[in-house]
Amino acid sequence: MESKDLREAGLKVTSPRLKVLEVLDSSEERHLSAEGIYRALLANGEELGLATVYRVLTQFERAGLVIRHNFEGGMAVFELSDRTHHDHMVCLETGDVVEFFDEQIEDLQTEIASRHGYEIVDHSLVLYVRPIDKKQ
Amino acid sequence: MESKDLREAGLKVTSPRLKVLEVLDSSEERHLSAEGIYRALLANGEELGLATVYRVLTQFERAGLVIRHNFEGGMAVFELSDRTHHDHMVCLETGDVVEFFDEQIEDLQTEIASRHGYEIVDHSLVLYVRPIDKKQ
DNA sequence: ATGTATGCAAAACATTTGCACCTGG
DNA sequence: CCAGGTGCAAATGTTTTGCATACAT
Repeated sequence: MESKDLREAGLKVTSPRLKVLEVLDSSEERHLSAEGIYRALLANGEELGLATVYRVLTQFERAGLVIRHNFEGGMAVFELSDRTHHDHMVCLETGDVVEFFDEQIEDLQTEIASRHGYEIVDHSLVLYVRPIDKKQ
Repeated sequence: MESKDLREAGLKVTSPRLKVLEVLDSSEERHLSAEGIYRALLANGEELGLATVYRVLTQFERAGLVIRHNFEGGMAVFELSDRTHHDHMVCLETGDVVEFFDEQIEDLQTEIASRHGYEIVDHSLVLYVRPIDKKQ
């Protein structure tokens, strides 16, 4: 399983860590909040503290196992970083999150940064959208 | 001054509102946190509550007078929405914020959203950068 | 006058931390 | 065995809110 990923990250393979990984891996929502992960586990009869979920997620982020997003609306959401880089589109009506990737935008960003004397460390592109209403 | 903007937004012209607007207008930093605005006013000998600053900023945001950004790092920053749309680059070393605009990126975003059946309501593009280190 | 705004203190909220106890290797 | 992990409760930092008072129109 992912026990190996944990060991490689210098983290002991513990039950809370495996459980959090599993929720992230098996949930149909790819983007979950700490609270959401916590509730999913409680619902499954698992016992663990919310503080542990936060600690574990922060460690996973440092280890590169998950990516933390600060979308609008108060709380951060986390996704497994098992895919290649992509950006996000959040539907304001349904809350759906769609992932997309555009090489051209990526290149333009790098170019713009370098034109200003900077190199990109990280970037965040989020489109807040609404379904196209065909009838109006 | 901006008294008119306030009235047009359905907001009474009060001293705290004018003061907050003035700080945003005259500060050399275009992007300020609520706390930052509060401290700038205290430093000027002005008296007002932090809660009022938050309330005023939220009202200004609703009225379209300011834009709220949730850059990384806990607290929101606000900027006067007196310029045309632009995106941001935040230097992780100095905290500097650079504004930029790229027509091509804007167009690509619109196109990508529509390809997925959505229209863009709002979007946020932030590049977290670091100065290019010439010697390495 | 009267509907809004304000200040203050308290609440709310997501997240972090201190500490005593437990556990994986 | 012991460094590191966990749970709980308490602390944190930002933002919001309740309520009595003050102000703009």
